[in-house]
Amino acid sequence: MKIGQLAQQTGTPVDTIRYYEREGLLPRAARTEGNYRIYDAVHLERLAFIRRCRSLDMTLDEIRVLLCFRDRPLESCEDVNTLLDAHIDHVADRIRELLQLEKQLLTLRECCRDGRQAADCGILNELSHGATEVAGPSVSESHLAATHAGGRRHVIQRKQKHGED
Amino acid sequence: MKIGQLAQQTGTPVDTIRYYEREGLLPRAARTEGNYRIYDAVHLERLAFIRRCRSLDMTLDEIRVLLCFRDRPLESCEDVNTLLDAHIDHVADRIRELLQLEKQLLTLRECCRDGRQAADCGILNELSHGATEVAGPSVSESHLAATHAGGRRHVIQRKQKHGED
DNA sequence: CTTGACTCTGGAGTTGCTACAGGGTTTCCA
DNA sequence: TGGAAACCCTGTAGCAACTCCAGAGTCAAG
Repeated sequence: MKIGQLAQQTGTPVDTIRYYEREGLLPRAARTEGNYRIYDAVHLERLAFIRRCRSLDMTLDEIRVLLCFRDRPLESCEDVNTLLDAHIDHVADRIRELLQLEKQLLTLRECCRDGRQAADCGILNELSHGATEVAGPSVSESHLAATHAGGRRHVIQRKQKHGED
Repeated sequence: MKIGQLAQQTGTPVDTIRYYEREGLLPRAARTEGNYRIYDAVHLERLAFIRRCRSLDMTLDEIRVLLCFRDRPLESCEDVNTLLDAHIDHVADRIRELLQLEKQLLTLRECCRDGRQAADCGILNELSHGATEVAGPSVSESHLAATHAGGRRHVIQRKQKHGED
């Protein structure tokens, strides 16, 4: 089948499939005379696997590792368990952070119930003189990601680091 | 004061301060003879404000709006409230998603309690033939971001979209 | 006068895509 | 047979919020 069909069958955008190929998650597809990629059931399975992992919010690097195990069925799968445990920890950490964050935001929101002048806005004042810590090793330290992103549908990711010494 | 001191006092990396200037969140700093940036208390306050907002996981665009209100103290702050409410919704949505995700991951983890050969690994098999839906409008739809990111310390963000029709 | 700490600019890299532009191929229908 | 629509190709740039680097200049101390 051609890339469009594969895309449809797995619910993956065409661009994304080509991207996975570039990234080495999918093997280079064979080509027709006219230079179109052609795929078979093996590709389809592999892509479905990848997508299932992505829907569980794994990174491409994590998925690479899992694919590696799939390709070597005789090795122990202990590391699969380890990887998954780590991933679960990340998610749990992030949940904890966000709950914390939600609490802070709700507290902040309480500062200004009714519409006033900005000068008297409890929220702006609070943010200006902050009971909320200014910087600290606050948000993350733990490998996790943020709250919202630009586009419409299906947003999943972003990153930031932060140096200190 | 110079940029290094400002950095230290606010717990912000130097590069980030310069980045905020480029982005227009901080005004262009005055310069010394030797072309070093110099800052005063006003800059410090503004940067602290920005960092407090960032620690609440707001985007730079959201912060831009808040700064705007800070700079026009006579206008109504209603929109501040609205913005914060929207932000709170984003966070709440993301929490819901992650809890859902955590449940799925724990279920998956149950599939393989002990170390076996990868061929018999319940997790790999489950991911291969998935009770977890393959694609679907699963993860987000709602403006939010993901679970973990590459670097060491202080990770905050990432993004992804997903086209369908 | 040298060393080292600090600063400058500009550009590339991060993640996982998405969205073109500018072209070629296939297929269908009149 | 011919022409348009629908599909495919490559390559490049963009997103968010930084981070990191190279190559250079500045400044204070010894």
